[in-house]
Amino acid sequence: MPKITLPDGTIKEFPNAVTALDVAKSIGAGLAKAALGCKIDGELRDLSTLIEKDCALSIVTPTNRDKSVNPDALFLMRHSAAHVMAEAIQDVIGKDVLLAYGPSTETGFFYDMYVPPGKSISTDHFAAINARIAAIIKEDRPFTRYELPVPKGFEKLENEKNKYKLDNANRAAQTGTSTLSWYVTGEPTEEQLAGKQYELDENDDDKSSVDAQSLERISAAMHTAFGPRWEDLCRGPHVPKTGRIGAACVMSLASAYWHGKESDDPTHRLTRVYGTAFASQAELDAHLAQLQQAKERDHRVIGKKLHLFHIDEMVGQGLILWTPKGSVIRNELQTFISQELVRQGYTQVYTPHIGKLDLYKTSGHFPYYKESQFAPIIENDSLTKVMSEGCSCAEMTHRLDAVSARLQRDLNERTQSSAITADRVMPDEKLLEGFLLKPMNCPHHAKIFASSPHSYRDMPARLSEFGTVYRWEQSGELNGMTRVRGFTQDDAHLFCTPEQIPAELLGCLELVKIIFKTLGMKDYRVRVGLRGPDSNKYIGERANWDKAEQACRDAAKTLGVSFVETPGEAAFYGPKIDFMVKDVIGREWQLGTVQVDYNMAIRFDLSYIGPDNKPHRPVVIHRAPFGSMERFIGVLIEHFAGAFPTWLSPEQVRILPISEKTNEYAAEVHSYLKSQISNLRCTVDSSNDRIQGKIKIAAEEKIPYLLIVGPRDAESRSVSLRIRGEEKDAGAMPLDQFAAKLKGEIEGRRATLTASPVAI
RNA sequence: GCCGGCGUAGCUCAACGGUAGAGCACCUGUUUUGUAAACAGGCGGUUGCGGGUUCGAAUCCAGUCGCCGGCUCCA
Repeated sequence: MPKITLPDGTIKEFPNAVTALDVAKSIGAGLAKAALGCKIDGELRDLSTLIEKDCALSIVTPTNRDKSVNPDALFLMRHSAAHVMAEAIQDVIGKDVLLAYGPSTETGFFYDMYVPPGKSISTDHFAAINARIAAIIKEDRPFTRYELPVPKGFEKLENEKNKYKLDNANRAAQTGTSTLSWYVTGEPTEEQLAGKQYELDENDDDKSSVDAQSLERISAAMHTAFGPRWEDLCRGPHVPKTGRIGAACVMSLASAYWHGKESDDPTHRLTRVYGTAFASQAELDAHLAQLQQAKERDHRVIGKKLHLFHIDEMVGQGLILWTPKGSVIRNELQTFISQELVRQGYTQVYTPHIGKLDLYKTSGHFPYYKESQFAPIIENDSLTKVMSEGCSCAEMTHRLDAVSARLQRDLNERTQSSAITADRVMPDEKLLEGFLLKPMNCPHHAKIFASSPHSYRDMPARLSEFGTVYRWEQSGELNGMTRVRGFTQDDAHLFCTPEQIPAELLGCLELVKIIFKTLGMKDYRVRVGLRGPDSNKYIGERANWDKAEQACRDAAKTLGVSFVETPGEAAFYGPKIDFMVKDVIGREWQLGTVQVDYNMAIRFDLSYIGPDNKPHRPVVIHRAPFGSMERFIGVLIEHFAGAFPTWLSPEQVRILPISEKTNEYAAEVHSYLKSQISNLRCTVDSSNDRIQGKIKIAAEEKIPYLLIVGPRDAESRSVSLRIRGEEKDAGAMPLDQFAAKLKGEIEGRRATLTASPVAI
C-alpha cells in the first residue's frame, strides 16, 4: 500500500504497487500524456518504474508549469537520443561499430564508439545518420528495460565480445548491484530476455554503399531478422518511446581515449560522436541558430574583423601580436588595475624574460614542467664545448637537468626532504648551465624580495608586474587568445607573515570582484583547488597545506557567490582559488587566480625579521586577477561581442561630416573634444562616401558614438548623435553637453553607453 | 602530442581534372550628399609549402606547415 507524496504536498495512497505512469494517469490524462519519466525521492527514473514503497514522486514533463524547459526532461530525451543515434550509426556504418559510453551532456549528448579498421565515420555520413535517427523517432518504438542477474548478464556480454560494455558492466557490478539492465528500443524478444545474442546478416555496411536504397534494405533486414528492435546495456532511465524524443541530430565528430587515458593501443582510441536533442524541431532549430550566432561572436572571428590582434605563422603558433587597436584595450585594462594596485599598497617591479636554469631548479619548476616549457637556451661557448666533446643528446639533457652538490644540499636541508635525489647531482665541471624563457614570474620576484632585508613592520611586500611568460603548450591545445604560448600575467607576489594571509587573500579577491563588476561580467564560477588524494605531485608539509587550504576556503566564503571545492586542482606548491568563465562555444577557461604557497619561501630561503629579532619564513600569495591579459581579452571580446564600453573602445567617437562642406566644422568638433577629454580616441571620416556609407562602415567597427555634422549642426554648434546599438538618429545635442557627458562616461568606466540627448 | 576535418586575393567565398573568378577592402576619377554602402575605372594570385600521378592538378595521392573540433595536458 504505497503512500506517494506529490510535489504539491498531496499524498496519494494505492492498494497495490503502481507504476509512475499509473500515478500520472490518476492525476490526469493530460499529465500522463505529457510524462517522459519520473523522479522518485529525487532520483530520475523510467515512467514504467514500479513503485512498491512510500516515496516522494514527481512526474517529469518537457516543460514545467511556468513553461520553462525542464532540464530533467532534456536529460531523458538526450540520453534516449544517444541510443537512437548509436542504432542509426550501426545501421549506416556497420554492426561491427562497438559502442562504449554515451552520456548526456550540458548541451546534448555523445556516444564513444570503436570503429574497426577500414571503416570510419565522417561528416559525409551525417545526412544518412540523421535520416535514420528521424526514421527511428517516427517509428515510435518503446524503450523497454529488462534486467538479467549479474552472472547471466556477464555471460551475454562475453558472447557479444564488446570489451567496452563488459567494462561498463564491471563498473556497475562493483557498485554491488545484483542485476544488469538493458534497454531495448522496441519490444525485447524471448532470446534477448534469455540473454542470447542475436545475429544479423550484414554484408551491406560498406560506407560507399550507403544511400537511400541500401538504408531501406538495412532497415528491412532489421525487421525481418528480429523486428524493429535494438538494445544497449544501460542503467537508464529513458523516455517511454522514441517518438517522445522531439528532435535529434548528429552534430560533430571528435576522438577520445577509452577511460580518458592516452594509449598506443588502437582499441583505446574511440570516435566520439556528438549529437543533441530537443523537445521540438523548433527548439532544435533555435539551438542551431544560436550556435551559428555564437560562431560570429567568437573572439577569433571578431578579432580578425576588428583587427584587435594578429597571429602570424611566421612569428609562431600561439604567439599573439597586439595590433594598435587591441593594444588600446590591453593598455586601458592595465591602467585600470594599476590604479587599484596603488590603492592596495602594491609596488611595481620589472624582471627580464629569461633566467638561469638554477633559478628554476631551486623553485622546482625545472625539470618538473619540462614538457611544457620552451627548451633551455644554452649560450654559444658552452654549446661549442659540449659538441666538441662529442656529447650525446641524452647526455646533454642529463647534464642540463643535473644540479650541483651545493644546490642539492641547500634545498634538501631547507625543505627537510629529498627534494633533489642523489642521481641528479653532478660535479660542477660537468654541469651544463642554460637559461630558461621564463614560465613563471615568481622566482624572479622571490629574488627581488631576497635582495634586501625585511622587517615584520614592512610586511607584506607586494611586488607586482605585468610579466610575460612562455609555456610550450601542446599544438593541439592552442586556441586564439585563450590558449597561447606566450602571455602576460597581471602578476603579483605578496610576501606575508602567516597572520597576514587571510586579510591579503581578501584583498586579492576584492580585485577580482572589482574587475568583474566594472566589466559587467556576472557569469563566472569560483573553484577552490585542493590537493588530490595520495598524489605525489605536491611538495611541502602537510600541516602547511592544511592551513593554506583552510585559508582559501575561508576567503572564498566571503565572496558571496557559491564555489566548489575541487580536489586535485591545486598547484604543486599550494591550493588556489580560481575564477572560471565560459567562451561562446561553452568551453571553460580559468581567468583570475589566487594561490597560497608555503613552499617558495623555503626553497629560496626567504625570511623577515620578526619582533623577536629572529628570522621568520614568509608565506607567499601568487595572484593574477585577470589571469592572462591575452586570455582575458579573448574572453572579453566575446563577452562584449566586440562592442566595448566607451572607456575600452579602440575608437570612442567618430565624426562624420555630411559633405566636404562641413569638413571644417568636423575638424573643429574634433579638436574641441580632444581639448576637453584627455587621450580621447576620436577620428573624422572625411572620405568621399555619402553619410549612409560612413555610418555603415562605422557601425560595423562598433564605435560607441557617431557624431553626424552638417550645416545645421555647424550653425547651432551642436552634433547629431548616433549611439551604437540604437540604429537610428538619436537627435541633436549641444557640443559642450556631449563632451561633458562623454567625459563622465569614460572617466567613470561605465559598462554601458550613457551619453544620450534624451537623458539631458 | 593523439584522432577527425579544413587551407583559393588583405577579408568573405566561388570554380572541384581542362584558360583561377566575385563582392568588400585598397588606389584614381566623377558625385557634394542628413542617418546601415552613390557611380565608373584600376591594382591585387607560383591556389599554405615542397614532392608525386596525369597530355593537363586549386581539384587526385603521400608528406610537411598551419588552422578548426575533440581528447589529453595546463605552474
